[in-house]
Amino acid sequence: MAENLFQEIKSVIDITDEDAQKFLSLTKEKTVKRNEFFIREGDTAKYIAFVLSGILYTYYVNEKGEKHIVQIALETHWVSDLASFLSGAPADFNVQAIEEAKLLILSKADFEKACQNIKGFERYFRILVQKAYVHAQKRISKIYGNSAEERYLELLESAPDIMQRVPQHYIASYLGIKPQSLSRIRKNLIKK
Amino acid sequence: MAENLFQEIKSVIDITDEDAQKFLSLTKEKTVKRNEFFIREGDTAKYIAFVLSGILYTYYVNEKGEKHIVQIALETHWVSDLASFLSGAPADFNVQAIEEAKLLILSKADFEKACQNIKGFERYFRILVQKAYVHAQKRISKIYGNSAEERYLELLESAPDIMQRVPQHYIASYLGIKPQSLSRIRKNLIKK
DNA sequence: TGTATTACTTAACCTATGTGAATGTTTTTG
DNA sequence: CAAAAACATTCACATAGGTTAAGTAATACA
Repeated sequence: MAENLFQEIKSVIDITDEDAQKFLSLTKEKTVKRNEFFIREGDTAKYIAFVLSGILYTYYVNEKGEKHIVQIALETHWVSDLASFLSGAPADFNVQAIEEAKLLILSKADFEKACQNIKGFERYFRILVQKAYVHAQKRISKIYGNSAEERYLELLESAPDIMQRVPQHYIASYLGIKPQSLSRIRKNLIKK
Repeated sequence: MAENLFQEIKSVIDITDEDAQKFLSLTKEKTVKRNEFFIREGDTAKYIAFVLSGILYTYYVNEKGEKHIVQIALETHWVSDLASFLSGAPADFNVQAIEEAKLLILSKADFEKACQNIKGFERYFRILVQKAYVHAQKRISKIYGNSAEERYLELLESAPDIMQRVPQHYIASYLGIKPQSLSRIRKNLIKK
C-alpha cells in the first residue's frame, strides 16, 4: 500500500531503497471517514499526510462566513496546512474528507527526524513546497486571465478524475463561482 | 549596503556572523535600470536577487497577450522566477525594474554551494519558499472572497509604500482589474 | 423502503467590472 | 523647451457572474 509513496519519492529525488524505507517506517496509516476533519482551522496541523486513497479538500472560511476551497487532493497528493505544520502556528485552513480516505501521516517530530537523518529528505521536501508554490502561482494566473468557463474547461482537461468523483458544488467553489453559475456555464457549453 | 540582507537572514534563522558573512560574500551587486529586464520569459533564471533599493515587478503575458502582474518587489524582498531558477526550466515570468534597482544577486552555482557548505542555509531557503507559498495562498483567498474595492483598500493598508511609488496601472494589474476600473473605484471611495 | 436531506437546475433580475472612445494630465526625451 | 509618449479620468454601454427563489432529482440513513 505504501508502495505509492515509495514510488513518488523515488520519482522526485535520488534516494537509496534503504533510505526511502527508513522514511516510510516513520509514517503511520490513518483513515478519515467521509466528512471527518483531518485538520481544523485554529488547531495546529500536527501531521502532514500522503493520500493513499479517497479524496480530501482544503478550504477556509472568510470573515463573511463564505467557504472557499483552495485544494482538492486525490491519491498521491500530499495534504496539510503547510504553514501551520512547519511553523506551529494555528491553521488557517480546514482539511476534510469528501470520500473516506486512507492516509500515510507523518508527525512534525518525525518530519524533523527525517530531515536530519535521511539524506536527501530536506531536499525532497523543499521541492514539494516549491511545486506547491508554482501551482499556486499558476492558479493565480488563471483566475486573473481566464473566465470561469475557461477555468472549468481547463480543469476538465487537466483533472478529469476530480470532475467525475467530486460533487459539482465543490468544484464550483474551487473555481471561485457559485453552484448556480457552474450549472449555467455547463448548460451554455452543451448548447455549443 | 549588504547590511540589509545580513539583518534579514538573521531574522529568519539562527546563524553565526561568520556563516552569514560567508553567504554574503557569494553575492554580487548589480544595478537594473528603469524598464530593464532582470529576467525574461523563456530564458533560464540564472540568478535570484535580494532588492537593496528600487522596485521590480514580476508579470506574465497570457495567450491573449494580456500582461498580468503577480508580484511587486520593494527593498528587502527576494525576487526571481523561482521555478526556473531551481529547476533550470525556461522562465514563465518577466521581471523588470519599475524604478532603477540595486540588487544583490546569487547565481545557481553559488546557491548550491551555499546549500551544501553553509549550515542552516537550505533551511533559510526552504522557509523563504514556504513564505512565498503562504503568500500566494493568501492572495488566492483574497481574489475569491473579496471585491476589487476591498482588495484595493487592503493593499492600501498593508503596503502603502507600493501605492505611493508605483504607477496606478501597475497596481490595477496586480489587483486583477483594468486601470479604468481602479479609477472608478477610487472615485467612488472619495464620494463616501 | 420511505422520508428527510442534500445536490442540481432554471429563470428573472441585479451589480461589478470590462470595453471603447474621448479628454486631460504628467512625464520623458530629443 | 516643445513634441511625443505614457498615464489617468470619465462616460455610455456590454456582459459575466451573483442573488433569490422555486422546482426537480438524487442520496442517505432511520
